[in-house]
Amino acid sequence: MDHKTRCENCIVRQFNSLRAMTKEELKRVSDSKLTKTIKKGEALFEEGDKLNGVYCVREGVSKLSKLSANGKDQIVKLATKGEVMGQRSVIVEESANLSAVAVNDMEVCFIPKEAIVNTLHSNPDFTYEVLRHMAHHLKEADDVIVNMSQKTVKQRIAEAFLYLKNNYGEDNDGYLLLTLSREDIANVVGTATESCIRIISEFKKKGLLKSSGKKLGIVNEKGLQDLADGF
Amino acid sequence: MDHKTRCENCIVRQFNSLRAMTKEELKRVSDSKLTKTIKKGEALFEEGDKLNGVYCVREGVSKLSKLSANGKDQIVKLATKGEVMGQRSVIVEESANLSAVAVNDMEVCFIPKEAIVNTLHSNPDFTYEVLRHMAHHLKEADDVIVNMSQKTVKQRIAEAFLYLKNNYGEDNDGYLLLTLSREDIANVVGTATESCIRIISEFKKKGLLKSSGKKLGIVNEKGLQDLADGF
DNA sequence: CGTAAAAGCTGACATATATCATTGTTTGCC
DNA sequence: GGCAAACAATGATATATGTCAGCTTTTACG
Repeated sequence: MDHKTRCENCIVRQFNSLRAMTKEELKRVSDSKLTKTIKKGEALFEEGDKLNGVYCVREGVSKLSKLSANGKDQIVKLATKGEVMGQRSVIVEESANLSAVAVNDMEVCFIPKEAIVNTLHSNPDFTYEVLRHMAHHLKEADDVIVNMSQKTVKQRIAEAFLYLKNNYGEDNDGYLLLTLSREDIANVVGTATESCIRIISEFKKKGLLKSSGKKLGIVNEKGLQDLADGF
Repeated sequence: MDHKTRCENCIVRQFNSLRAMTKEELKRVSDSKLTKTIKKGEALFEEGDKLNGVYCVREGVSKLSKLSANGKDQIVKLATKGEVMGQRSVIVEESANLSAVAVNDMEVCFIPKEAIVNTLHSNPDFTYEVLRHMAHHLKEADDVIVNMSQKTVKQRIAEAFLYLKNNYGEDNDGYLLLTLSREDIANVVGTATESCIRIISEFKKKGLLKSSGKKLGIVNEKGLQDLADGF
């Protein structure tokens, strides 16, 4: 077996709770895991699916979204290299509350739930580590709730671009490395696609953003930040 | 010492993660805990405070809220009998991201963080139980995000009343046992107080709600549910 | 009690955002 | 390379919600 595909040697592990596993536990995980390739637009799992394990992201980005009654998708979170998806559902033994769809081509490792659950019961360090991650996500979710209800669409879009820059970086020409469609951005901030497009156009006119083909880049970061903060 | 104030005998414990503690651990918690009385309107802790422990709610209800840039409070969650507040902050060793203010007179037990953290490191069952609770809250937060961005204020207010009925019940005359001010309701659903008042008036006119003094009651539950679901 | 403060209510108006319709532009693909 | 499908852009219009201002009712408290 290829060394690079062993969890023990996987750098991605450094970013998530798997780093708290012992050598033996990790070996067991690695033996039972399954590496998958997911094409852009394909789903890893859908809302309501019963998950038999978790997905550890090696490459690419996935959007975690939920369909609302009016038929629109709300993107709750983006999951990147190093993040583990489906943890929550496996822990509480419920079906998934979110759908996971690849934003670009992905490589993920599927880890059967037994390997996770067993370790949760036997290794407090691991459980604690998972708990810390979950606590962090909960705080982020609280912040999103406040932003959603108290900020304008314009502010939220400005924030979204700052988030994309801070978390995924930009290329040498100053364009964001992660390119989302206007529809996806709209679904992140919870607005209509047309409104999102209109505001992005406005930002370009104001010299806050620039575009080249599909790519978007931040021109005036301070300006965007001020706008997000309500000035 | 009064028997009723011992955690070992506290019924409230059944509802939270403390039930996964061993007899010895619970004894230690009980010896170090401090029972406090909080008057309606008083704060247990404020956003940004460094928490030296958690608060276990024995009686009353607390609102957990966050101040937004525009000066409005967003209520993220209500905590009731049996719930433990401040867990997240203690676990990740951060200052509180939310403020906790009593909605009515409360009785809470303050448990110093050492007792919690020690148990987290030594008792995987307890850690797992805390994790399960946290996972549950995370799911709820995801749902709130979707509701906030995809539902109208009217739908969210209808939902809020159904929530109050389902979680706090009603008296013999059909009035909700937990009475929130219009301002608090507005802060739960993330709207202006005036809009909230207007919609409640509308609901009364339509025969969905009734009021008597400060008390509010649900008259037509199905009607409210349909409205919340978008019909 | 009685008075001030807080909470509740209502109207008029401003504005942010959604919706619908149309057109232009890019992209993937046979 | 050309065509269909997806994506982006923009205008016109409708609507939900916020804001400001004034007024009434209830509550707290000296």
